[in-house]
Amino acid sequence: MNSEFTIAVHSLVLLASRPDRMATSDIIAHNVNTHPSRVRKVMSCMRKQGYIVTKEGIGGGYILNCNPEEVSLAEIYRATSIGSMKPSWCSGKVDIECMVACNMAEVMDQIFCDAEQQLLIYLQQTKINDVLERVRLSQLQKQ
Amino acid sequence: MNSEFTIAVHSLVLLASRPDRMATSDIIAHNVNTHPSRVRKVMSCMRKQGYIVTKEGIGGGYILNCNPEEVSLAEIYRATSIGSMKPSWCSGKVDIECMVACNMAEVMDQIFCDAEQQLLIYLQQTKINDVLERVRLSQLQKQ
DNA sequence: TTAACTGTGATTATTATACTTACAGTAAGC
DNA sequence: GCTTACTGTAAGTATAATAATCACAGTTAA
Repeated sequence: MNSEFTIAVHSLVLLASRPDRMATSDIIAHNVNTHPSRVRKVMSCMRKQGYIVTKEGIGGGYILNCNPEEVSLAEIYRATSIGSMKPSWCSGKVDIECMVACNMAEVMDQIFCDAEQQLLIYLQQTKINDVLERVRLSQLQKQ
Repeated sequence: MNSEFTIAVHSLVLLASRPDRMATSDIIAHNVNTHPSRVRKVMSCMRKQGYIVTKEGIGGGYILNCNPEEVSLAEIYRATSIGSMKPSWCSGKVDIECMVACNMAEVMDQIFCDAEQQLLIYLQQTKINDVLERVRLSQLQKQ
């Protein structure tokens, strides 16, 4: 699984947790523990999907533009990581005189693709707000 | 997803497809399109799980030791790739004074772990023999 | 006009992955 | 018992994927 998914989810949860539902890439990056530029890249994708709006210039940043109770992790996965289930490496070779060797890549591809669809069904269940709730629960259990 | 899973599945399917259900690491490696040493590493793991037996020395190799109609991809995944769903990179930092930052890794971990369990349920459906059948089907469709 | 922000491409550093080598251990066949 | 063809496994190298960083143009509030 792609870690941009993690960054996207973390960022949206963070925004959802803030009273003004807003933060700069610096704030998010520090919270996520990565580079602001990487956050901006991921957030740019979130903006294109409409989950946030951005405000450029001084006093700007990223503002949540969706209902965190409605947006599921499946949507975030689709936006950031679709296709990442399948490993880049694949077995076999088309020009080998063997049924297994020259068809395996195609067959495995289909299996990974189907597996990803199943994953999406599972991710559908969990909304941004559920993640925030889990974070709260996790926090409570530590005290 | 770990590509050792692909190698393991491919190798077992190849063995299942052969009349004597046997092949050397050289034969498998050529078919899979990788190095014999890599095949041996993966097959060593398959042997430990009992899916194959190995015969060392001259005339030796790997011999299928299971019913390909019974062994599912879930078992192969468990043997080769468990935990690979979760990306190695994780967000947040425990020592930050923010509920989201210091609990997100734990929460995402749980989500990835649950997702992997779902994946296993899906992979349970497909047996080694089903993959071989799909390969045969794929071959037929080309002609 | 300046300062604080985003957007994005390019570069570098780091890590993960795959390949290769090396060699010890094993067993069949002469 | 020696040779040859095999596996088992560790170690090293090469390559690819990922993450971090830099650079700078564009935007907007004060």
